Amino acid sequence: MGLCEGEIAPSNSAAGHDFDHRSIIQTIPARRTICHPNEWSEYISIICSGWATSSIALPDGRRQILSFLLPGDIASLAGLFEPVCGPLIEAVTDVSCRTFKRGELKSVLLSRQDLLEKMTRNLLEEKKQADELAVDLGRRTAEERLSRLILKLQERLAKRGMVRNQSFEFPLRQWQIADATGLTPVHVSKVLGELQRAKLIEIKERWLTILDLPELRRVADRCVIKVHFSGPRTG
Amino acid sequence: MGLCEGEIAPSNSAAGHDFDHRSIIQTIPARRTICHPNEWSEYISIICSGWATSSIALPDGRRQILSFLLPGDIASLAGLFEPVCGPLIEAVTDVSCRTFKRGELKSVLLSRQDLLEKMTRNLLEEKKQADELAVDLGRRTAEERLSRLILKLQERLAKRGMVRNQSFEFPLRQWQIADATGLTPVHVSKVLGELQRAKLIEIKERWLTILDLPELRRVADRCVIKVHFSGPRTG
DNA sequence: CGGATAGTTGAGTTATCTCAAATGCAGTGG
DNA sequence: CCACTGCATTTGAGATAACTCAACTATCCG
Repeated sequence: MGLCEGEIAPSNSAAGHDFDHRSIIQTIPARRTICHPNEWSEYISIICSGWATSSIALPDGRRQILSFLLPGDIASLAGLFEPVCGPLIEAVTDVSCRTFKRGELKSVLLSRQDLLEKMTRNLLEEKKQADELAVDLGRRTAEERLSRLILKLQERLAKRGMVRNQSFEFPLRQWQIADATGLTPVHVSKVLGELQRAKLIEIKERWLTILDLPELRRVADRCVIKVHFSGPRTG
Repeated sequence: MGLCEGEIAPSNSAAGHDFDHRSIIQTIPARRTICHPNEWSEYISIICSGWATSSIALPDGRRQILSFLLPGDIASLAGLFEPVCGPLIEAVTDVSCRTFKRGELKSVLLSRQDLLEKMTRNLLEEKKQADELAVDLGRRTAEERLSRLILKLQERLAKRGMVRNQSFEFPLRQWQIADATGLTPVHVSKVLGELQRAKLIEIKERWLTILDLPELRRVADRCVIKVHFSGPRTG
């Protein structure tokens, strides 16, 4: 069983080997809530197909999307130890997911060192992503945030074999992009428009194509002192 | 051994029971780097006294502080499985910390189910904090961010018995506060000034006092409307 | 004393937001 | 099949939170 992003084939037989029989496949229509925050739940889900969001909503309507969940991703590892999952999980598209009983999943994990280590690495990776998000939101411009979002999605989808010719399905609404980048839908529209007019990307019929990868990367890292180097470097 | 924030007494004998003898106490002067990002290191440290920061720096000088490390905190759990710790760890004040060999710490952890679970919970808590930071940076105003930073520090210090009468030592420079809140030092100065003129807090001689906790909470959660006060105006 | 580091304050700038109107598009029901 | 309603998106104009720059003061420390 792979708990690391991209390791799990997004098919139905994906998530578990030794305890598939203890899981249920569920289907959730687009825009529906998958998991309420601070609500008691016995279950933990892994996305098998479709996109979902994990977000935190403030009482006055503001909200921040913490991550987009793609096939193979676990909806809230946080739910493993606590009966409440913390963030709000919602389906972007129609989503199918495999659902496990919390207690069972936990005991299987705790009994197998290798799985446990995988889960820990997974959690560490999530933490790293969260840290990067904080940098994006705290210190990067709208252009950078949007370019980076696109590039990251592209990478993650590529790992799953869901990108062809720099094109991939892109079901996000602009208000969702806004909530993910800490911007306003209006501003997202403007900046996305600029990126398209500059021929860096194209968005059409819910598909996104990266037209100029190197340039998009430059915009995404407006800081990079263009080092073109000839070998692997680390510092 | 307590891996959860606040569980560890901030004394020297704090961090380990069964393997204290395998650790070294280190002292780092203020402003010095404790752990370089992306640099190979055999060691993992737990803060025993003093404050430190965990941050990510962009090549062009922008930086985002991800968290302040207080006595009892682990400097980068991420370092447990990877030889590089990711963020940059720096001492704010003089810091003393207990340092373990990565491999040894890891093997002890993996061999004891209870410790492992504690560590996992700890990691989940860190993730939760990171998520909240993202909400702050993405969706909250400067006033909110600063009030919340102060309140969170107060809570964490209180758990450690380091708060008396709503007062605690506050060694942070305004540029550090700026890097933690995604703001500019100049703007931090202005907003902090307002909070003080409004008698919500007082900062003097590296000590911070919360003068009006309920009101500060309200500002931190902007659920509430502007309160009129008759003191000096702020513009 | 002189030089570095911090903090404050004011003036002007800018990135991003708010509001609003216009367009498109997709699904519904008559 | 069409009118209708509800979402999404685009675009413009004006407002504002936060930024930059710069000058001034205070503090620390050798």
